[in-house]
Parts: sequence; C-alpha cells; structure tokens
Amino acid sequence: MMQLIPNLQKAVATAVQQLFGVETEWQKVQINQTPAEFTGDYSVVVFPFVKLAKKAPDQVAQEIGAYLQEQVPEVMAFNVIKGFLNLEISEQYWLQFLQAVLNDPQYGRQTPNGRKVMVEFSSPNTNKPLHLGHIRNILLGWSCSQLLEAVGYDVVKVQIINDRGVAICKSMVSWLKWGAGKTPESEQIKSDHFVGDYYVLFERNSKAEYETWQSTAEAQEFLASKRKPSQNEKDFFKDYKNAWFNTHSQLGAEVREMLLKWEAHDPDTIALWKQMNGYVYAGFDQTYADLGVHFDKLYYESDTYLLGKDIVEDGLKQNVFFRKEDGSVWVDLTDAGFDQKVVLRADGTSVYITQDLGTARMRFHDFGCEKMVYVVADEQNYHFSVLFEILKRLQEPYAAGLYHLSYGLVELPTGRMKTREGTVVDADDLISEVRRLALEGLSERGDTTEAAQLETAHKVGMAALKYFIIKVHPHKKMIFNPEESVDLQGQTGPYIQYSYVRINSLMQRVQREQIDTACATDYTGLNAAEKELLVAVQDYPDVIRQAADNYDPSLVANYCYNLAKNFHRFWHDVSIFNAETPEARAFRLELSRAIGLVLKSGMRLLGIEMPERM
RNA sequence: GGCUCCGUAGCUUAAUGGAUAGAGCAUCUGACUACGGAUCAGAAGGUUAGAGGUUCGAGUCCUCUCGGAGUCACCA
Repeated sequence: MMQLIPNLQKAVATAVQQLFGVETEWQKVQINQTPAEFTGDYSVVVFPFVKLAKKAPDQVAQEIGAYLQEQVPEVMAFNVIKGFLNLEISEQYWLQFLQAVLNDPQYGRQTPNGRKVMVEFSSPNTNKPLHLGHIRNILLGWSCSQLLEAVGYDVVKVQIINDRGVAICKSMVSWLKWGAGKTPESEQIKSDHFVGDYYVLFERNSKAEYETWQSTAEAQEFLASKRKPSQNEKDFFKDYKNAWFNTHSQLGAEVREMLLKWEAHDPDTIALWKQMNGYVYAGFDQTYADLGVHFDKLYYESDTYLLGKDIVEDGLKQNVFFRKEDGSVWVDLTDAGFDQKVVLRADGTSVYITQDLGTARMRFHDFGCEKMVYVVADEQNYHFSVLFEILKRLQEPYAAGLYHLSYGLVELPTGRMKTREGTVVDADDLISEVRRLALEGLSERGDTTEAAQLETAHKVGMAALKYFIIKVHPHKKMIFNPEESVDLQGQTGPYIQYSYVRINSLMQRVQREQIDTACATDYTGLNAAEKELLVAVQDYPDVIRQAADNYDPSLVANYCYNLAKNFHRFWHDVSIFNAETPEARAFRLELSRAIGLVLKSGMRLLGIEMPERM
C-alpha cells in the first residue's frame, strides 16, 4: 500500500533542508486535509519553517510547493493562500489507491506485532443482572480490544467476576428465607433476574427491619447520644445504616453467618452459592450474547481474594512497604501526591488493593502481557493511580504498560441511577426495547422471512443503542436519554447502516446485471465529492491508530458517521448507475464498494454489525 | 479543604495548536414516476463558563476565578 502522507512529509522535510538548509524531523511536518472551500486535497502547514527560512510565509509556501510539484509525482499542482500550501494530488494516484484498498482485505489494520495486551472489562457482581452502566463498560472494553487487535496486538479479553462477599450472601439468605424451592424455571424468569429479585427482596425487608428498629427505645438512645448537632433524625439514621446492619440487624447477622460459613467451606453453603451463581452466569451469558461480546478468560474473585500476600512480602523486603507496631503493612506514597495506604490489615488479611496487586502479578504469569488495560468507571481513578504507583515501585515488569480506561458514569435525564429508587435501567429490558422499535421500522423492501427480519431488527436496534453510547468520549459522563438512544435518524448507528445497505443494494445490482467494473481505472475527471470520499478512505488507517493510541473508540464512531454522511450526499448529488460514461459508472461503483468495506470494518471495531438490507 | 475529570447552540455532541468552531435532535422551509426518503438541501440557533498569559495562530497549552461531578475507608 502506498504511503502518500508519510511520503509528502518526508518530501517537505527534504525540501526545507535543501531550500533553507535546515534539518527538520519529517514526522513533525503537519499535513491536513484541505477544507472544502479551497482547491486542493492536502495542505502543508508551513508556518513552522517561516522563522527558519527567514522569509515571508507565502514565499516559503511557494518554494516548497514548487519543489514538491517537481519532485513528487503524486503532486500535480499547488496553490498558496494566506500562508497555507494546498496540494492537488494526481488523478492517477487516486485511481491506483482505490484499487489498492479494494485488493487489501485487511485495509486499515496493521500486521501483528507479536505483543500481548490484556483488557479487563465488565467485571460484574453476581447478585443482580447487568444494567446500563455495564453496557457502557462492555462496549468500551470490547471496542478497545478490537482497536488494539487492529493495530497488531494479540489481545486477551478478561473479566473478573465478583462472585463472593456480602452481596451474593444477601441473595442467598433471601432465597433461603422467602424463596426456597423456587427456581427460574418455576417462576418463568431469566435466571440472573431471578437472583436479582431476591437481592431486591432482601434489601426491602432489611429496610423494613431498620425502620421498625428506629422506633425502639434502644434506637432512640443511639440517636440521642450519637447524633451530630447538624443532623436531624432522618439524616442520622441514613448515615447509621451500615453500622446498624453490622451490629443490630437480624438479617445482617444471618448474612455474616452465611459469609463465615462460606469462608469455612461449609458444603451446603458452597452448594447454594454455586447454584445461585450458576443462575446468574446463565443469565449473563445470554446478555453477553445479545451484546455480541465474549471473553478469553474469566477470573473469579473467589479465587483471587486471598492473593497478594507474597507481593506484600516482596514490598517489605524492598522497603517499598513498612510495618506499623500493630502489625499492619502500609505504603507511603505522599511524595507522589497520594496518601499512606494500608496493604495488609493487622490481622494479616487482605484489603481490596492487595487483591488487585496479587491479581496483576498472577495475570502477568498467566499470559505475559506487556500491557494491561482496566476498563473501570472514573469513581475509581484514585484507586488505580495508587495501584499503578505501587506496582511501579515494586518494579513489576509490566508496570509501564498499565492503563486505566476510565469512563464517566451514565446518568439519566432525571439524574443518577439509583437502585433504591428503582431508576436503574436494566440491560435486557433496554435490548428488547431497541429490538422492538427497530422491528417496527423495517421497510417493505427489506427481508421477507420472519427470522431474517428478527435478525435485522436485532442488528439495527443494537446499532442504535451501541452507537449512542460509544460515540461519546469515554471521559465524559453521559446523559442517557432512552428516547434518543433508539432514534434511527440523524447521527445514529442505523444512519450509518443505511448507507451500507444502499451500497449493498448497488452491489447486488452489479451482480444481477453482470456489470464489469474493470474500466474504473480508465476514469478521468474526478469531481470534488469523489475526491472527498477518497481522502476520507485514505484517512481510515490513521483513525484506527489514533483511536487505539488514545483508547478512544469515539474517534472511529465519528469517523464512520462522517464517511456515511459524505456518501449519502454523494449518492444524492451524483448518478452512480446512470453515470455519464461506463468508466464513471465503474469507478463510482468501485468507490462505493470501498466505502462499504471501510464502513463495515469500522463499525465492526465498535462491535456493530451491518445488515444487508433493512 | 487536597487531588482528578468535565464545562462548546435550547438539548446531545465534534474539532493531531491551523483557514469562517462542524454535526445531530428539536423548530421552520423545500426535494422522489431517478441507484432504497431510516436520505438530501436550506433557514434559524455560538462572547467555546469568565479573566489573564504563551504563540505567527488557542475551544485545544499555562495560571487564576466560577460552576458541576468523582474521590480522599484496615468497603469493594
């Protein structure tokens, strides 16, 4: 594949060297697409050379332009406006470029580089079904994995499943007390929702127990003695809830007992735990399948929660950690702008970060990845800063390749989602809703069989949902408007799919009418719309590289939209089948085909599939 | 209070330090006996939160201020 842009950059650097006698790094030469209102395809920014050349910007641009026109065969003409050097690329180049794209099934992707990266995403708790927040996480993790793969990495996709602890014990206690004997089958309910319902039931009953307790003499005594002057009764009991659950609650006692039995490997408890988690996993599998994602390796917290002790020993030996009189182990990160942090309790048990230290090391031993990406919401920014800093100080071999892909929380127009207020948007509900709406919108020109219609509706609905979420830069918190997320018009996934469907429809006609497109290379008279599309196609590999470098799929999402938009306009303004000449027709068909390939490839990086008709 | 992230049109958002800040939604007006109208074109909508600074050039980089969010547990 020809490398036009790097060639131009190098040629400019050589020109500057020869004309003005100054060395410049060719990678730093800036070449942009020429805005539509000027003639030209690419523009060289010459301002950085003005000082070096000691000449006026226009003069510098003129000289470099003349040099390029002379030395670079692809540069057909140039013009200079207000210090910008606009280059026109030869038609011949563009025609060859188009053929090269069509002959490269991997266009835009880089060859494998033999380097391994791990991406962790999703990582749910097992006490309730997946929700909208997980969806953003999963889409980011998945498309990031695809992007890294596209730039050559060998990617290992993992999640750590938080399958132990208080949360799942609540569901277990709840089911034993109020649901024993019932199963997802008997209740005709998706199995992860079955477990989630018992969790919700537990919380409801626990709340009732707390409210009853609040009116007892004992509770009123606590209120009187522990309330801060600034608190009213309601605020006090809100803040006191956790403490109450751990000290006075009957249900709380049952949960703690369950947790202790689990830790003691009590057979009945383990069996129940496995049963409940099994329900949840079956449900998750369905949701993951609907979302079109999968993992290469699952880690379970029940296997990893005790890890990290050896790393603590190492840290003590290396004097990265220190022990206090009570026996607890700490790390002092104050010189890096963080605080002191416990890594091992006085009783020798792990804390959260200890697990993560141990898990990181275990993963490195498992796969030897030089990079590890954690897709976790930005609530945990501080945690990951600290985690990475510690691993760096321990001189773990993978420490330089750690990255926290932090993303903003998903909020509703009404504010943050809250379990207690029942405003959490369930993943499965959302998926079936977008499918339903997409099914309603299918045209009579689309599929004829019901199975095909359902499949297309799935693709279109998921495209709407996924695109709505992935187009926003990860760092930004996002407002999820359910109505807009199922929109099929405007800057949406279905809009991009529709451009692909149009192209597909052209290709089918080419097939049907046995049109020979070989004469595309004889086309002359490229118009502005065609060139704009070619420039965009040429930009694709760079977009992937940038998106991967920045762990930012939204760049690809916006690129695909722009390309689709340009194509829709092209379709509207220019006759493809009824083109002026057979060469023009062949060329436009080939150009359309290339755009279809790029769109399909780009959307695939976002986890979005293209329908053949819709 | 310390640290981190965010602030662009009524709403949702885009813009490797480059030319007149670009879209979509909503509003209004147009375009199919034409390759698929889930489309296209046009109108209207902006002091890029504010003030300084660096630069030939700043939405973008630096400083301060204001507003919002998160975090600062021997929870996970």
